[in-house]
Amino acid sequence: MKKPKVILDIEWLIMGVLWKKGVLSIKEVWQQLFPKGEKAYTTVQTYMDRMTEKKLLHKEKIGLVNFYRPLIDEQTLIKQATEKFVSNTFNGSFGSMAAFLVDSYNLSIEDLDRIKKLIQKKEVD
Amino acid sequence: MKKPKVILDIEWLIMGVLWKKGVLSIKEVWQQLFPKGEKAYTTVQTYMDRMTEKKLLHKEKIGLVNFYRPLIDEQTLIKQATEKFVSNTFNGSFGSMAAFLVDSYNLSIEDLDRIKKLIQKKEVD
DNA sequence: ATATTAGTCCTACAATTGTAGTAACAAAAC
DNA sequence: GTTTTGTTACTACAATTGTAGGACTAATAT
Repeated sequence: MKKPKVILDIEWLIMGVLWKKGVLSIKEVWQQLFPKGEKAYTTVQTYMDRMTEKKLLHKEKIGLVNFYRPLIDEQTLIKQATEKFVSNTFNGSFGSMAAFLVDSYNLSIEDLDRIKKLIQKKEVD
Repeated sequence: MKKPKVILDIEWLIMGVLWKKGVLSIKEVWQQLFPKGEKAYTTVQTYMDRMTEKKLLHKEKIGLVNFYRPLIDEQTLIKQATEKFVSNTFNGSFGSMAAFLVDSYNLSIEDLDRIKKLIQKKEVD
């Protein structure tokens, strides 16, 4: 893998709907993300084409319409991005970031519980 | 507060040394970050001046040398950045991100312990 | 005084990002 | 078969980012 791709804000949004829905045309993505026309159709088009060049998406023409699907799965991309972010902000310490999150935000009981269980599982080693 | 500043990679590095050391000249920052000359002195200079315009740093001339200090503290900036990141990647769910971190990385016993304690404290509510 | 040194200030320029218009073309509607 | 409509393909262009050279200036060394 070459230089771990930087994902831009709008690219996250696009990946998001594609991960959810699978395979979509530009128009479908555009309507999902900007139903009020907050961005022009062609803006989304430009992003999706650039993402195709960057190998984030695969584009296939069916009839006369192009359909796009993600070439990277959500977990993988999020993991890469997390690593970069944590390296910038917490000197690469995932533990520090996890602690920061638990400490700084009011997580729900369910979240706290989920995390507690994960820790217990980890501690069995 | 206007639009929450986007912090670039090298800007994180610069903020990092300034948070550590307090007040430094360009040269000092440059030597800390790029002792092998990986980046030109003037590159660091450009960053630090742009950061001053963006109000990330304050610049003060003492004698004929400029000294820079952070205008934002580490916690605040990291919090902002975390919020944006989590919004992009985990639909804004801090709990999900915390769980992901605990689950996906091998945190040290100490880290796990620290987080467990924080959860316990939170649960007393 | 003069040449060398350090640091600042200013300018430059290519790559990437953000945003979108327009041309071209095929299908559908008339 | 000509007009309208939906899409793609191509082009454009300003702002930001990444990177740095060169001019200027004050201090320093000779």
